[in-house]
Amino acid sequence: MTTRHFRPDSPGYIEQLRRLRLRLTPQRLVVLEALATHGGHMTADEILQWVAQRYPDISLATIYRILDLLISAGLVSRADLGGNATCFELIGDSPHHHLVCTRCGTIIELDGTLLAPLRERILCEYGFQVDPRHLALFGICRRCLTAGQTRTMPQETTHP
Amino acid sequence: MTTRHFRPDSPGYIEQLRRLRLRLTPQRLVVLEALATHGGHMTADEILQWVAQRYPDISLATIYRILDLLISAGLVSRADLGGNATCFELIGDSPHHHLVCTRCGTIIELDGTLLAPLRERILCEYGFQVDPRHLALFGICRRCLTAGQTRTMPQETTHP
DNA sequence: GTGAGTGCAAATGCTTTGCAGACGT
DNA sequence: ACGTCTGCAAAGCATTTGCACTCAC
Repeated sequence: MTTRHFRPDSPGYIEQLRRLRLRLTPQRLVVLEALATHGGHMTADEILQWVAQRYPDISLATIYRILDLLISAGLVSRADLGGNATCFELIGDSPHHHLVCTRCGTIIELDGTLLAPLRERILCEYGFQVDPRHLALFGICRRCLTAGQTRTMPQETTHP
Repeated sequence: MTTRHFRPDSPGYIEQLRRLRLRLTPQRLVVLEALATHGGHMTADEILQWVAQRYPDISLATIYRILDLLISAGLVSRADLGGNATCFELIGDSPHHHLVCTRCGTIIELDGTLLAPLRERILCEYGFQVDPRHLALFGICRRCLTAGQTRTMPQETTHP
């Protein structure tokens, strides 16, 4: 059980929006709720599907505008995980990165602390501050590695 | 353009194409030449601009088809460096990665060996084989770091 | 000669934008 | 009441695809 403020059931992001003087519209709240409920990364369209169940008239354009706003506010992060699907994610307490399998599309979450040494080294040697919330590593997942050992050239493959 | 025979100064990628039984069309050769001459990463449109000077009637669709082919052949790598520009690059001898500044768009090349320890660790702990040629790290470059220390929220900024 | 490769143009899919009306503060 | 936010539809942009023709082999 965590310590809460005066409103026991209001998530922290509502207070955060208030603090930034951003209007609490139902659309914004329901987008945040979608991201919070789902937990992981969602595409704009996935958010629309989820949201449409309780807020049918919401528009995809609005979703995009809200996501841009939330990213500027620092509540949401954007991640390009491959070519055709930009994903969005609520920034939570546990920073992590993504391992994207280029064969089957599986996305694995990677503990954020693993990257710390590399980040430090890049900061020292290049003066470049790597954003810990905006990273994807592409490659082949264990399953595809085992399945495709005999293969010489990358192919389109999808797991059932 | 007529059939080319073996030439002592022909780049390695021509032999590689032959080895894979892929046809050596002038379009393919000129796309490879563009990538080889330019050295770094190019967007499909940049390749078109370069190629159009000596091969005016080439189509952007063909560029994309050729790039897909070259990627499958392992001669070219694709890198999503930010949202609106997919870049392509000839795979050379010195593997490297990209540091993309989300403020000014600068792209810094990162020595490939820096990632080796992280790759090994991910392979051990997750069984995931990170593709060493397909990586971008996003963050803030030294210049923007120094220039924007007082800033609290990321903004659109472009260096001259 | 034959099948793969190409040019053209239209289609696609994701994202952004213009504008009039709606709504949170 | 004010200025912002939203819905709708249309535009934008990079990328893909269908089809007839061309060309490397």
